Order: sequence, then C-alpha cells, then structure tokens
Amino acid sequence: MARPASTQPTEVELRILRKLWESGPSTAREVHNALNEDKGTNYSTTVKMLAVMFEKGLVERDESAFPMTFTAATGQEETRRNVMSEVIQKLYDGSAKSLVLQVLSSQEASKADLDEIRQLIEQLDGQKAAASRKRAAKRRGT
Amino acid sequence: MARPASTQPTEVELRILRKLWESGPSTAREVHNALNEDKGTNYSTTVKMLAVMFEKGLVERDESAFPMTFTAATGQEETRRNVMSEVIQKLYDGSAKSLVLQVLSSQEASKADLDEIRQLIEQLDGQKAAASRKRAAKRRGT
DNA sequence: ACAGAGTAGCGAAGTAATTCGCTTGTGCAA
DNA sequence: TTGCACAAGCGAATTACTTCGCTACTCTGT
Repeated sequence: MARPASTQPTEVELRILRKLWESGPSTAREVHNALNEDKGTNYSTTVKMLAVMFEKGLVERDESAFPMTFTAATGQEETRRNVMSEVIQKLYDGSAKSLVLQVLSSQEASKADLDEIRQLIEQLDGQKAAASRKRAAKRRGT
Repeated sequence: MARPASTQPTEVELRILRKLWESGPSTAREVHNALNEDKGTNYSTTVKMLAVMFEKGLVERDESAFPMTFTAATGQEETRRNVMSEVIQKLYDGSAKSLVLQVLSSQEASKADLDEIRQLIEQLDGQKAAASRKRAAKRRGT
C-alpha cells in the first residue's frame, strides 16, 4: 500500500555515481567534497548515502583500505542505457527516433556535433546494408 | 532536513498525463480505466492522484461538467523538453550530442528512422549555414 | 601509551509519493 | 421523493528518500 522503490538511481545517488565515474575509487570524504560544492549537506549524510547505495548494490567498497574507498558498481554507459531506455518507454512510447528528433530540434547542437551524428548514422546505415546483404546470401544458400 | 519535491512529473503522474495527452479531457473514471490496465489500483487512488496533480498545477479541471473532466496543464512537447533537458544535464554533462550518439548506437533504429533523422540534420545544417552567411554579411556591412 | 582528528555505523526524524477506506454529494430512474 | 450507483473529498497509513546527531573506532604524531 505504498510506493515501489525506483528502478533508477535517484537524484543524490546519481550525483555520487557521477563523481565515482569521473574519479574512480574515492573515499567518503572525497565524494563528500565533490557533493558539497553544489549542496551544503553534512558529511554524515554522504556517508549514509554511500551505505544505502552499498546495500542497494549501487556501489562497491574496498574495506581493506583506510579510509575505505568506493567505486560505482555499474558503468556510466550501462546506467545511461538503462535510464534512457526507461525514458524512451515512458515519455516517447518506445520510439527512440521520436526522442532523437525532438532533442535535435529543441537542444542546441553545433555544426560539428551534427557532423559527428551524421557520421554515426552513415556507419549504422552501412552496417544495416551489410546485414541485409548477408541475410539475402543466406536465403540464396538455403 | 528532508527531500525537495521533484521538479518533474513522477511515475504515476506521467501515466496520467499520457492518458490525458492522448485522449484530451477525460473524467476520473476514464483516467482510472486507462491506468487500471497496467496497475491494479483502486479508483480512490486515481481520484486522489488527480486531486494532488491539480494542487500541483499539473492538470486543470472543468468543474462545470458532471462528472468533472481533467486536462493536462502542460503539453507533451513541453514536458518532454523539460525532462530531456534535465536528463541531459544530470546524465550527459549537458551534452545533447552525447545523448543522441548513445541512443542511436544502443537503441534499435530502422533504416527509415535513420533516414528521417538524417533529413532533419540536413535541414538544421542548412539553417546554420544560412545563419552564418547572414552573420558574415552583417560583418561586411559594418 | 595517549590525545586529537578524522572515519564508520546507528537509529531517528522529516518530507514526498502512493495507496486506500469511509463519508458526503449528485443525478437519474422507478 | 426515494433509493441506487457513481463522483468527489478527507484523512490516515505505508514506504522511499534524505538528512543528521551521537557514539564508537582507527590512525598518527608526540
């Protein structure tokens, strides 16, 4: 009769993960210093957060070191994929295309950015073409 | 000493908004039926949610009708922009380009999708080119 | 070995989000 | 007009998320 735990990292959790992705293994103090620049939270809070995240399996820790060091349990790429996949489902009815079109038209993208994106598209296109040639060859062979 | 209210619509709020975007003005009962297909929540819950969302300003209601009808206070486009802009900040260090590149490589996109995206890029490119020609002309004129 | 400084853990408090039971109000049909 | 069925509102319960204060522990330097 209540709220289900979020499937994605929460606000503060994400800030902590970002620090860990950026800096690698870090002590609670280091994480705290990074956080503290934005928010003026107490050191205890950071420690507690890390403890909670450890229980959730979001971070790992090296207890042999003193002070302990923490690392993100999941990579940035994977987390991004997860979050995006949920966003696409919940906000774009599962259409990645819609999302991309919308982001491209509403967010600023430099010419260089656009070029880079175009390049990736060419490449993906190439892969698709190769794949369909392969399928055709297989059909002929059957 | 606690949690700030989320700046974005929450899980359930989003489901409700989606129904409203899709169907336009709807009664609590209609919203509930739509929700109930996924989750087996009580009708009271839906009514309460709509009341909370009304207080937050997420939905508007026409009290002259009986039963009342609700509409989303903000459009789908706007909500998408808001959410995406936050995601880009929090997860991609503000780089829309990174997000697009990542979504394109990790999500399935058909050839037709890619074509459509390519077209948009051409168009944006064209606008940029026109804009820079204009700036150059202005410089010459100064 | 001892004091001072920083580290780790615990439990509790406070807000947000979700859920519902129960009461009250409204419109329609017999 | 009376009763039935559904609509709307209220307050409370429950869980998740954040934040701390306080206690106990571990190093390090003297």
